[in-house]
Amino acid sequence: MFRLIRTHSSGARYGELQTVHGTLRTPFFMPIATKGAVKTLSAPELFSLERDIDNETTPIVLSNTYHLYLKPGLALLRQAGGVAPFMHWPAGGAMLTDSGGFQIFSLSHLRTITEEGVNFRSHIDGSMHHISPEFSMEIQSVIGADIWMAFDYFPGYPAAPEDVEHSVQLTTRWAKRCRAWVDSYREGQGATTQKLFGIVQGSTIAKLREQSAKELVALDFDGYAIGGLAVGEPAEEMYRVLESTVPHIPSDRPRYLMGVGFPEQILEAVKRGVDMFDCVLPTRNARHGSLFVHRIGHESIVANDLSEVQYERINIKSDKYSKDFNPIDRACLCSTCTSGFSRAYIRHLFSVNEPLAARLATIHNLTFYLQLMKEIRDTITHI
RNA sequence: GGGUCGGUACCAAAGUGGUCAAAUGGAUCUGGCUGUAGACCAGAUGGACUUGCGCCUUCGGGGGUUCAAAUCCCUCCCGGCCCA
Repeated sequence: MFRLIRTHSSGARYGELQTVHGTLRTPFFMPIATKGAVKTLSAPELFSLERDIDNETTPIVLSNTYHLYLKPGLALLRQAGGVAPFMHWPAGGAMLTDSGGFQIFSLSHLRTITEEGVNFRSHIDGSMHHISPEFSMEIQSVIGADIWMAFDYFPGYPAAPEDVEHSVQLTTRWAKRCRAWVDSYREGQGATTQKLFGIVQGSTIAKLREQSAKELVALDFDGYAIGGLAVGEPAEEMYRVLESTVPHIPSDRPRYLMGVGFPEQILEAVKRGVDMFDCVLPTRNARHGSLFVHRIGHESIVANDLSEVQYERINIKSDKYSKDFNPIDRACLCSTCTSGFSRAYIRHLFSVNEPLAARLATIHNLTFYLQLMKEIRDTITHI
């Protein structure tokens, strides 16, 4: 159940999404734990990191169907009772699973697509695996997340119009099959706890986005994702797509922009009515030494009228920080920054390849993103 | 003192007459990372600029041979090892 509480003059929405694990305040950002861990962090650590930033919202993390299916596999996941208990994700935290649709794109050289589903050659050992929409649902049921994503397909960017059209049609047909599988699953379960989201495709073609959205809305999903973006198109193009897609999604359902993005992109999407985000950027960039910091002289990341985000990125591996004994970000409240770890020390850890470097950086970047979302929520609700 | 092996760019180390500003590692620097095959990838690392299959300066120092030398010869300096 999603309750839209308030809409800001900028177009940004504040809402509350109920799951059995608690209430998620939107807009929110989901850190990515593809294989059952946010790289370098344990689930309890991640949970308290999220809690520390905003204890009024339920922490949520994203994990992945394709990757967890390959390892540790369904038998073990069943034995563990799902990934959440397996990874020690606290009972008070929520989870969303991506369907494996993105791997059709990112592992495109290892798969073939048919109407029935996708044949993958495992990137781990080369073995063959078939994932259909139904099987993706089954895997997600075993993983046991609160929010499941329909199995979708999208071409890269740029894409030929006929390919985009095909992806929209196939995604709709697959969405119907996902929906049907989940409906019968729910009948067998009695109580319905998990939510199923459909994923709108259509690349940058407004008419196809509209068609995709309408076809999915007709299937009545619990929420709607906008997929196939942030795959190489200019940011302005992405914003245009949002403008041509969001109006076709019912306002009483959460809207999820998949895989986005940089802070300014998140803000622009929020102002266009998006409620949920996930992205690899804060965690991956942290591992690569690229850190998000407040702009000097600014205590908040988001301008108080939601007009812009104020931040910089620093490459902590740079020589210019070798003697910088300041914290990464003076205005940051993360444990890395408040514990007094200096830029010079973190740079040193990177240069000698100590795993602690990635860990401290991940804690910082994730905090930055979560703080960004909290500021956005606070701004919407306080005005 | 004798013998022997060696001294190449930030470090290590190839190269032993032309296709060498010099392979390959390491190190360093600069970029890029958007529903995570990536603690990864790409580029740069003698100098200047009009950024060129071009120019200048380099392969311990000096001097030769040659059309041409990091590569051959002479000599000096320095280091490792062995013998006295």
